[in-house]
Amino acid sequence: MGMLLRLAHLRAREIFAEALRPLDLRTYHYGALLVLARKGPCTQRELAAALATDKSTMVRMIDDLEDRGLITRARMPSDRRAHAITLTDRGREVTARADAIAETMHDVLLAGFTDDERRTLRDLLVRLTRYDAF
Amino acid sequence: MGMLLRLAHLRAREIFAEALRPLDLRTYHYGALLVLARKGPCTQRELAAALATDKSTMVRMIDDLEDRGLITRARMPSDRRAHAITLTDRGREVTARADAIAETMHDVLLAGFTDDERRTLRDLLVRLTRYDAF
DNA sequence: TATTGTTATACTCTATAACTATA
DNA sequence: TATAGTTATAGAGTATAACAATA
Repeated sequence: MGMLLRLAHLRAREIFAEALRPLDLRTYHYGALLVLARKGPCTQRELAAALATDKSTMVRMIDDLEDRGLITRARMPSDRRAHAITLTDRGREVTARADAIAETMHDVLLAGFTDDERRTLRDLLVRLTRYDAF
Repeated sequence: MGMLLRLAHLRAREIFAEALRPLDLRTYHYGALLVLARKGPCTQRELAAALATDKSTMVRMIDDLEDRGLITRARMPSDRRAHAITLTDRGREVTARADAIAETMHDVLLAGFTDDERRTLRDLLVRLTRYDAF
């Protein structure tokens, strides 16, 4: 099982990484954009939790996305320690393009799977990971 | 899907890595032992292919396992460039102990899954990864 | 005191390229 | 010339620890 999950992750990342290259995005960048698009503005801390990564890792990712003009950092008035991370218009547009690419790559990854099988796999993985975000 | 597979892999590796620590094995060491136990002696090249990793990565892994006395490297008479990697008695014993640990961790990872669901997940992942080794 | 974010640093896993010895 | 394995090195992704600003 461990090996299977490693190989599945590897294959998925390989496929998605290659497809996202034209947008100058790594897979983890897309993950952050996805969370922001679905949940709305987040603090870095919230984003890190949603992506199961470290706050210091988050700083780099947010730096990258800010450099590309896809998100903005703004001090929150309610808590001046925290940053509200918000998608820019460009960020929303790039996310939409990445979504389309991801959908296509999804079909590559799951070629030969029926819709039923895709749902089943997804549900089982959600239960395995206990991931309920979206 | 990409995020789910990442999280699933992460969670599985975390659980297995922790459980294998008393045997002084990383998860990838166990992967190599598993292939050797199931397929019998292999060359490093064959092992690398079975584990979807690089030949240079393989050298390190084999070094580690040799240092621990779990495998032997021997020049193959038929092709003196290649090494036959063979489990030692101690290697077989440690593999058996790791198998037992893995089985337990399997139950932790898949807590709440019926046998049927476990089979289904496994089958879907085998198809996704196109992994047919065992 | 505790928490958000930042920085500097280091770790794990993996790959690339140049090499050797065989074929 | 091609391949098995080795070595040195580098990269991606991630984490740890110490810190500044704020709570």
